[in-house]
Amino acid sequence: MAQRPERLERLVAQEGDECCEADVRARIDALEALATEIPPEYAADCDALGALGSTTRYRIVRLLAAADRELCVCELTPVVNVSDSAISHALSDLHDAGLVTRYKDGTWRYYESTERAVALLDALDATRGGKT
Amino acid sequence: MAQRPERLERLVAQEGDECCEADVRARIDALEALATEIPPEYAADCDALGALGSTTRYRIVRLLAAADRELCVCELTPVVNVSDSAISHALSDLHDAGLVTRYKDGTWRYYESTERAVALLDALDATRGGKT
DNA sequence: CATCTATATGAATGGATGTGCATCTATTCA
DNA sequence: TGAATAGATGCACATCCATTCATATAGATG
Repeated sequence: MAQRPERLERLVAQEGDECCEADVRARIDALEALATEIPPEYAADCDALGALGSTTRYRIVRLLAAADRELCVCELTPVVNVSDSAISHALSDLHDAGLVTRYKDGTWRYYESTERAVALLDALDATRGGKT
Repeated sequence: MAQRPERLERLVAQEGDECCEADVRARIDALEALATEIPPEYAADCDALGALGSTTRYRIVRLLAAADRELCVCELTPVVNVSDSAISHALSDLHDAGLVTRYKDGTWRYYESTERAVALLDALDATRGGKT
């Protein structure tokens, strides 16, 4: 699987005073073991991160999380300054990414932020301005 | 600031049996108050989320976080299957987004995941498969 | 100084993404 | 049933993004 270990060979050789083929092999194995820790649902993770990483969608989720209750689309429209269509698209994307839930009440449609969305926002809030 | 409150007016009117101008006004004020809770560093937040939301960068950060130590670029190259240049660009983006730190040792360059990066990954891990 | 090597950087390109417009669906109400 | 309304959806367009290739920089080594 490992593709271009030449540089890594030199690094390993440089680290330990002694070095042999086995050391390089062991290092590569260790790195590949790390790769197996990447969760299989990584695509869903990236979708969630990417969805929240756009200003409009971030703003919407912030509002929903701050409200701590479901909000109607018509409550978001006056505060988020893009077209109704853009908001609808954004909400649809957020729903697909698992960051909001929705339900219908007559012609009104209500949205609420999910635990996952709140957890991500909390992580950001908790690490603001940190350097490490 | 609120832009098209017509729909919201009707919603408020429909909710309470009685409704007056003041009710609508109060509702809009409450929504705008929510908007003020959006942190001023929201652009940095979106940068971090967007940076982590791409497969290549997500994989790199996962590896760094799982390693729980600094990794040399030449240790990432064999496991992440894109060109050296792409990895370098990715690491640069991650650094700009505050998700990795780096330092130089001779010609080798080492990267490590930041608390912010780990916090985001933890948030994802903690909420996997959740519906709300 | 010349050369080699690890990584960074700039330019180019194909593909994804966000938005608005127009249109469509579903629901209410008369 | 017909009109009105909340919201969703397809399309078009402009912009952004991820990757690669070619080249540059910086440190090591002779």
